[in-house]
Amino acid sequence: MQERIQKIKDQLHAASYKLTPQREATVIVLLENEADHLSAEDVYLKVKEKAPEIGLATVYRTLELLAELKVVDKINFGDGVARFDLRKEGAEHFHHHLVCMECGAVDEIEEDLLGEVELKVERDYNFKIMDHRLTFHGICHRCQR
Amino acid sequence: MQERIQKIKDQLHAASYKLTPQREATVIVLLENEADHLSAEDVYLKVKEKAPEIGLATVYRTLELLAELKVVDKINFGDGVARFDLRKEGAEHFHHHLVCMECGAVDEIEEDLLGEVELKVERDYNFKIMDHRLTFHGICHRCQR
DNA sequence: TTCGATGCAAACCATTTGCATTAAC
DNA sequence: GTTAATGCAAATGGTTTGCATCGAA
Repeated sequence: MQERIQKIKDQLHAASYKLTPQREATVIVLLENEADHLSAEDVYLKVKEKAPEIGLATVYRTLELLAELKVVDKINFGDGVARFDLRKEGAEHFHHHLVCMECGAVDEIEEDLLGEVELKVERDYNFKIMDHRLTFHGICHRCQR
Repeated sequence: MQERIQKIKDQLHAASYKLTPQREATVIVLLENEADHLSAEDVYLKVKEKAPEIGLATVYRTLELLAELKVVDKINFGDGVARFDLRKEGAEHFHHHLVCMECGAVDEIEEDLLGEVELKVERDYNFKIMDHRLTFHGICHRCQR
């Protein structure tokens, strides 16, 4: 974990930002909840447990900053709240999501399933793809009975 | 156009809702702007041209109703506003979008590119897919110089 | 007449912003 | 010491809701 924090610190410095205690606390919460898709409010509450003096605005600003640096991805599953997802080590593509319509769980697909599809889109539509968002809505394996 | 309105009217009746003048005006605006991805506010302004007495809340309620009946799809490109997209005649899948990061244009991909990908996801992740959302972010053919 | 639908205004709630204070190099 | 970062509270803006009124079967 230390080296991931160090790496993020380097990224911040490279863009001439500092890793303040508040930012570090936010990053730690994200690392500790890597499997989840926390909203800004969720992050705020968890950060507050360790650093009670932090303000909600700071969390918003930090998350926006991290999104700008591509440390996290900001996603929106249509429920009116933005969620933040730590980008995996070295992953340059956005991962896909499986949203369960029954229990609300959000699982991730790590592998990139869109390689061929993207080639086709770039060719057929003359569109230069920089990023993608793919979400499946359905019933997760746990809810299938 | 008449028969599309009639069809929507039938869908409403089947769910025991009425096609009121306000709802009809809203549907007409959607049909007339099928290529666009209007926000609720956009729809409201256009409906107001023909039916100036309509209220914004009614437009919101109508759009929500149409989304519930799967006449329109509610989409979110991450800019804090929901957009509404008429579902094509008989299309049971959600179509894909190309969002240009330069000019903001949103183009559509009618064909379903995810057939094989979905088979793989259902098999490998044991997830029953009901719907999907796929958006590519990049540079559209018009902005490529 | 009855119940859903409408319009208006107020309420909501996630997110952003202004500003005075604080802290890092 | 200078400049960025923070915390608080107020502002913003899209969306929802309460409620009295209206309208169609």
